[in-house]
Amino acid sequence: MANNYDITEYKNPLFTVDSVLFTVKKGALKVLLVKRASEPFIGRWGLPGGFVDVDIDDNVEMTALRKLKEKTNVAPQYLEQLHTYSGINRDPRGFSVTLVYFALIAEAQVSTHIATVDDAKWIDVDNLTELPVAFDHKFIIEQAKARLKQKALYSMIPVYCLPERFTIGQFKLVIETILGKPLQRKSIIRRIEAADMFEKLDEKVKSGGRLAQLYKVKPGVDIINFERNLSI
Amino acid sequence: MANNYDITEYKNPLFTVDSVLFTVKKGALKVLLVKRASEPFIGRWGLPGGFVDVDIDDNVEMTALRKLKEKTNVAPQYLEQLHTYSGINRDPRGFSVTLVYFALIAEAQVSTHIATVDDAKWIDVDNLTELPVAFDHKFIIEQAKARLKQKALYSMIPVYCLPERFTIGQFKLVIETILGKPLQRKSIIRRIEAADMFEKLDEKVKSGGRLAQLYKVKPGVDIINFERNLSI
DNA sequence: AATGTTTGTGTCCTAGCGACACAATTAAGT
DNA sequence: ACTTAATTGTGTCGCTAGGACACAAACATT
Repeated sequence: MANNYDITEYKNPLFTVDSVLFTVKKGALKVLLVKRASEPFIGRWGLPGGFVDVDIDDNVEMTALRKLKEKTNVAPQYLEQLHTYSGINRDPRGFSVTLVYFALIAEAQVSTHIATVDDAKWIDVDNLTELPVAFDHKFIIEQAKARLKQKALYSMIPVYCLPERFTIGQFKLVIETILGKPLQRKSIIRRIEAADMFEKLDEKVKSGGRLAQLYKVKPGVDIINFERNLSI
Repeated sequence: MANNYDITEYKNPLFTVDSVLFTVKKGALKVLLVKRASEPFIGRWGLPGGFVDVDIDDNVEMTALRKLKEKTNVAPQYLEQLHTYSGINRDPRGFSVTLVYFALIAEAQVSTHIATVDDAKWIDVDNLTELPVAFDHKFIIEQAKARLKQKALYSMIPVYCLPERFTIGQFKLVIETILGKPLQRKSIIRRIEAADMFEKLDEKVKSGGRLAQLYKVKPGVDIINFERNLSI
């Protein structure tokens, strides 16, 4: 094996790609779980994901997107790597490595599709304790939730839980749901103006009181990070 | 394969673990590179790392630590996951996945060992352009550097580039080197007091002027994150 | 003793978030 | 039509923590 590496020489660990897909639905933070169709943990709920298909996937991000699309029919609006979990004990088949992505989507974009299948559903992240979940996925969801909370303090990514057109009130509610804490409208508005990521549409919508200005994310805009966190 | 999964069914991608180990040496940010002993890119410089040994490593963090220890003889003072890089084109052997860790160490802890071997050396991160580097490791180092800079704005992790006992002046220099920007002593001191992560030792050292107070990191202390960034 | 250098402290300025008051706008009820 | 409730949107004060800078303290060298 001077210059020709033999792949069978090493016991390659089991490598999978999973995703924690969040959304906010009716004032509650939800995570997408799917019913496992194969061993191990067949029949249990777990994170959407699976093995890389080197003939289809250009890279592991495409694996994550492909597996998510199988369940939701669409690509998430936000996707980033969370962490890689590994160990000899987390999978009965042996040493396993799971790269976990962290994703956000608007509930409206997937609601019809999710409703038609019975092997995928939104679970309230605060009602997760009693549900039997495969592998260490419950722990992973907790870590993803912590990351989401942290990011909500200094970035605008919660907007990716909203549909294309949204109001400040909806945006505020999403952030409050993620943080589990009420916020000042003023603080949100200040950040929207400073970030310059959203544009006002020529339309307002009913909201129970004064009509609310509609916004959308400026096309092709970068996610900006603020230099201060919101107070915890 | 009802309940007995067959690992050979999937073409498992090549999975490796690499580390970007930084230190600050004489006012310059350095990264540890090793001369590759095997194909591909034999003889070129690259990041320390390699394959998981499922018989030795409990998890992939141990793989990273084991590979780093082979080169430096010690464990780094700080270690976290950076990112996973993957693709069909980044390794001539085929689809590959590399989990990259991001690590910090005090130069003094490894200087003697590094000096004795000729297949590992500290490279100035700003002199990296001309050196031929294996795979996409140059790009990875840039991303690791960006992460280090970002973290230096809101955390105390630069202290892990320092020996056990250090002065505020040394700490200030490390942060300035990472950020490439001068700082106010006062800002550092304020943060040291607020974080309460360091303790004053009963000793001062010469520094060219007034004796400098020695500090050390409190044992078992958590890394605290500040709610505001230093200005960029 | 004078000078230079680095450490350490005190203080003002400023940016941005929290809190709150209040005006503007709409729907619903009378 | 008027009143009330609800929500959106604006103005402003206070607070916190970093930036800037002055200056005192302590040590070495001359």
